[in-house]
Amino acid sequence: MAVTLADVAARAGVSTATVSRVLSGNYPVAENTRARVLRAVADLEYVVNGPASALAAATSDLVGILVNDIADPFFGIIASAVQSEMSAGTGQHIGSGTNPRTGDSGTRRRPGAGPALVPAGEKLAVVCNTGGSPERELTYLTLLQRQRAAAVVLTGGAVEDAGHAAAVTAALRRLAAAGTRVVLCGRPPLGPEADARKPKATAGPRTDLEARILQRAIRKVPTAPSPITLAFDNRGGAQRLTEHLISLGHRHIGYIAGPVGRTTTRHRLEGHRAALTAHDIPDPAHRTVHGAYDRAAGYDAALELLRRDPALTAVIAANDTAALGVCAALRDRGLRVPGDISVAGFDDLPFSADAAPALTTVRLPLQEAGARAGRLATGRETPPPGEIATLCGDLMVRESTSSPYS
Amino acid sequence: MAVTLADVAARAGVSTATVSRVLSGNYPVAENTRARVLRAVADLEYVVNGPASALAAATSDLVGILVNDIADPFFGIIASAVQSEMSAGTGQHIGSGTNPRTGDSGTRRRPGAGPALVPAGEKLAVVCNTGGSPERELTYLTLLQRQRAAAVVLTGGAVEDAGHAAAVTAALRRLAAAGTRVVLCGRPPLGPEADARKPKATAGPRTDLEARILQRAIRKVPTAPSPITLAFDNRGGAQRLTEHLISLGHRHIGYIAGPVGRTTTRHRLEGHRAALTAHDIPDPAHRTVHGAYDRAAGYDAALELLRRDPALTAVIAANDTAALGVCAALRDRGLRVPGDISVAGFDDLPFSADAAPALTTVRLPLQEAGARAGRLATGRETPPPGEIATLCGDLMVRESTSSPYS
DNA sequence: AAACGCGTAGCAAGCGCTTTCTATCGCGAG
DNA sequence: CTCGCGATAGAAAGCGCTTGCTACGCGTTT
Repeated sequence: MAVTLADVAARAGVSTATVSRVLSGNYPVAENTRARVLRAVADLEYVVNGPASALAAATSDLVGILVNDIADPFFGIIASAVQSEMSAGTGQHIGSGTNPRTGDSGTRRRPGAGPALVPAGEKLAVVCNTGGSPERELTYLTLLQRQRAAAVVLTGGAVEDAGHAAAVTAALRRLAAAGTRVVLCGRPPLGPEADARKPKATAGPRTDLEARILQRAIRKVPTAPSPITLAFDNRGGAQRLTEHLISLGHRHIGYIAGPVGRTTTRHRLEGHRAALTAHDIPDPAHRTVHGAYDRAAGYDAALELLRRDPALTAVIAANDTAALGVCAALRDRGLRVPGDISVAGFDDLPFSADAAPALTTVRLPLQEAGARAGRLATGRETPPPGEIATLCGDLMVRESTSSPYS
Repeated sequence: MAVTLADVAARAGVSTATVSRVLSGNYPVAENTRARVLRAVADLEYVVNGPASALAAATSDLVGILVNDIADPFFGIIASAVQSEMSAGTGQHIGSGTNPRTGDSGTRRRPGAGPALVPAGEKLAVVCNTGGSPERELTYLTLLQRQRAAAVVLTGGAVEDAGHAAAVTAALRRLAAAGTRVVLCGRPPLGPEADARKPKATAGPRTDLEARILQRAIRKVPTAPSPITLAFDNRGGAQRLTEHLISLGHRHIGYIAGPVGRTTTRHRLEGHRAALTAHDIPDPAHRTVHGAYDRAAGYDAALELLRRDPALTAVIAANDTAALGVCAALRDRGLRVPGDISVAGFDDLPFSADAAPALTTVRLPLQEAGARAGRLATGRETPPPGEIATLCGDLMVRESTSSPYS
């Protein structure tokens, strides 16, 4: 039914090997042979059979991007940056081959010229939405391994649960062992592998001897490339943000943390507390509330904070979206921002700059991180030393924060 | 290097055929054989080789979802609804088989029990971000065809360009011919295929005879299943929205249309104009401005409209996001909403209900559409009669609109 | 003039799975 | 006691592509 390589070969009067080589462009083919083949391909509207070629070549052009919430621009920006890097390819075109003779770079893509003209080697970058669910995360990881994905990019904070962390680590190790490049983008580095190596291991090693053996075994694995990590400096960003408020004179700062049990939430909270501690400002538990990363959560949390401590002069939200909810809540309460209460967000999503008032926040290099992750995933950029890079956030001071005395 | 079926078979002391059957669960296997196989699978951390199985079975579990803007919640909501329907599967579990004897439905997924426990037949729903670019849309379509995707869901408005429309139609036809289910979700039905059949055809038929022959050829194709379409009634929704404003007494209504050359933009604009015409309200061109679907565009467009016609009493935005930008602009200009000017959006995204003031808008059944598209894509729901269903929007009257006289 | 190298193209052996067809076993029916 | 049938399991033939190796034709080199 479907058109196969053999059909194309027959029509062009060559062998399947030749057609294959024309399409993958990794072997010299005479110019007019190539032309005949390409004509046949176009005439028959031939499209490579991905599974077959993946099987034979033991490679695939699928790249998976896992995100926690597909509707959140935070992930959208990262994902789309990753995707852009995919198509940026190597500038290779069909049939350009390695033929050192013809300076000609082969047939270029003519618009509407047919289906096969997507350059060989073009990656299929796809995003998988875990919705923040650990199970779905694992399911996707397995599904991607099943597809023998070329690379997997995990974005955003991780769930902090020993069992899940171990499962993810194991899944990533398997993926890496299968030759899939793994990149963590905006996600903290994996913990030590330890006993995550064999999910079956009933428990950790019971004796020192066992432990040492295990340790050695781990070290021995030659290609245990710990995934490349591009982490955000959430802790530092939060700390600088809080320090900014402190420097303005705020002492009663409400903090709306993200969902519990996520690394991002913990890190930002730690940074916030570090700043308070450094300035000898007490931080009673009632000034911290947890909530989701959405506007409604910010709205509700702001009301709750106000109820708990009417003396609040500033509120820091888990992210910009929640911060907007906070502003809405305050407005509804008749409070002015920043006149009565200062508000700050995190991430610096596009809308933050042009909200009313423009949000003070911490700008995370989402675009840059995504782009680097994309290049790392395609092997087009060399990994940072130690396989880990930390991207810092910039404090963006805008109109939503001011001195509490004014 | 990688673990193969044969390895598992060897360890379980059975043939590869048996392992395959246990994993796909479509053939009776004795209970203890099955158990042995599953143990071996778990011990070896075996994960099916997707490409190989796709090749052999001539099926794939990849489902592509094309969206125009991954960062826009409009698409996020649809995409995540589609994805949810994928995992909802058939309730089939590994090894449940068709064995009519054991009522037992086989091994269930134990948390952390290993990688292979993703049920066979589970689809890998992935979203592809076209960024609104026609080329990327086509590239993705080809890439998905290459992967022999089980289904493809196209979401959101289409670009209105004859050439591109023809190319997409051709691509979808090829996809359908290859057995991929195609679903249009929130996208208008394809135009007539006409001369899109052969991209190579230099031009349309030049004589009546030719035309008739072509026509017949088209009709003859037996399995030319026009893609299943779930369209939104953008025209009707816009019309009702405008009528709502008219009924409140507005006569000078500014309209911020979406990007030019998109079906969604045109349909909504048509509905708006139909309402005006029906009420004999003139619609000078200067009251319509085009812009992107984002907040900044709404902000700028609002200012532009105000400049062009200070007598405006209401503004309708291309969507809710833009409407928020409009509100911000008006606020910055010192105008109250809806006191001085009414504002309305479109889509009813989650944040709209809790904006300040809550936005009057047209609620599109995004979730429902996505879910249906998902079921349609997996063949779990029977297509609507005529392969087309139109989903209507509900007018949500909230606080951002009021009578201009108040 | 024979040997060699280079540029091309074809042969054919898989890649790891699915599935049809066949073989085997146990057992009640004839 | 033998035949047939239902329930299982295995053998083996592909699925469509990639690629190492071989083959061939020519222009060079010794």
